[in-house]
Amino acid sequence: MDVKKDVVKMEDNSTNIGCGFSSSPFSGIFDFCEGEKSSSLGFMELLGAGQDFCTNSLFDYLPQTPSMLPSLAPNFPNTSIMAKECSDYSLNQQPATPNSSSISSASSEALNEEQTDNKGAADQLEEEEHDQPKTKKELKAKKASQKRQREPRFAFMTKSEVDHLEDGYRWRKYGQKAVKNSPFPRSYYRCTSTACNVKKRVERSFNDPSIVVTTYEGQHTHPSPLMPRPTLTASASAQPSISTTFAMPSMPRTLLSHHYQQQPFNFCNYVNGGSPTANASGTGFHRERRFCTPATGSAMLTDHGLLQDIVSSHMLKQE
DNA sequence: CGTGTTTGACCGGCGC
DNA sequence: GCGCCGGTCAAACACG
Repeated sequence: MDVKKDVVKMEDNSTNIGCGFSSSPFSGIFDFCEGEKSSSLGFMELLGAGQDFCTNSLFDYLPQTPSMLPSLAPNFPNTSIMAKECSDYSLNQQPATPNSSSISSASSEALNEEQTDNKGAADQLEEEEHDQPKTKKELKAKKASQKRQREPRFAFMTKSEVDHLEDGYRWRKYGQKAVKNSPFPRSYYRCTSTACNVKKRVERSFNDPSIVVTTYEGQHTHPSPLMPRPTLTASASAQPSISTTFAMPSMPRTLLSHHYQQQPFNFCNYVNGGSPTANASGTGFHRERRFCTPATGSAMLTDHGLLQDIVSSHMLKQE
C-alpha cells in the first residue's frame, strides 16, 4: 500500500477533517515523518472548507485523533472524514508499507529520545548553572560533545489565507528561510514566554498554496497567555460558539509522544464573528473565545461534557 | 522604551 | 574537503 495521505478536497459548505501519514506529495515538508532519522510522530491535517472554515486561526480547527473522528464527526454538521489511513492510525496498527513502518519506529525512537531529552536538558541546565562554559571555544566543544537532540514535532495542515495562525500562544519570529523547491519561505517562531523553548515553523504547501503547514516542536511549560479559564457568562453562552478540546491521550502511543499524550491540546474551535489579524504576536486577536483547560480536555474524552454542551447548542442553532 | 520583525551571517549535519 | 541546506543568531529596524 502506498502511504498517501488522502487528498483533501474541499466541498462547498462542508468541513473535511483528514488525517494520515506523510504522503509523497508532501514528503518534502513532512520529512520528519519518514525514515529512521524521523523525530516526529506523524501528523494530522485539519482543513476547513468553504468561507466559514477557511480561516486565520487554529482555534477554528479541530485537532482530532483519528480514533475520535468517527464519534465526533456526527456532532458536526457537514463534516466528513477524509483519510482512510485513519483506521490504521487509530487502531495503532502499522500501515502495511515500508514507509509506514518507519513511522512507527520513528515514534518509539522519538519517545526514547524525548525521555533522554528531558533528562539531558535537566542535566545540562544543572551543569550550566554550576559550570558555565567561559569561552566560545568551550561552548563549541561542549555542543559538539552533545548529540543534537530534537523535541518531538507535530504538524498541522490548515487551509488558510494567512500564514501565521492563532493558537493561543505568543510567538516571536526569529528567522525566515527560503525553502528549496518552493516559492514560499518558511518562518521560524519561538514562544515568547521565558523558559519555554517551544518552536514552530510555518510554511505554505508547495503543492497547494492555500494550505499552511504549521509544525510545532516542544512542549509549552506554561498555560496559554491568551487562554484564560473559561467562565460561562451570559454573553458567552449566548454566542453560537463551539469550543472543543481534544486531549491527546487517545492517540496511539506509537504515534504520539509521551508528553503529547500527557498534555491535551488546547486548540479550541469557535465559530464567531471577528477578524483576527495575521499578527504573529497574537495581539490582534479579537474574537471571543471559550477556552478549554487540560483538565476539561481530559474529562471530555469520557463524558464530552463541554463539547456536548457547546456543540449541541451550536447544532440547535443550526437546526 | 519595550516588543516584535527583518535579514544577512553563521553554524552544523549530511551527501558526494 | 567542499558545497548544499536547514536552522539559528543577532544587529538593525519598525511600531505602538
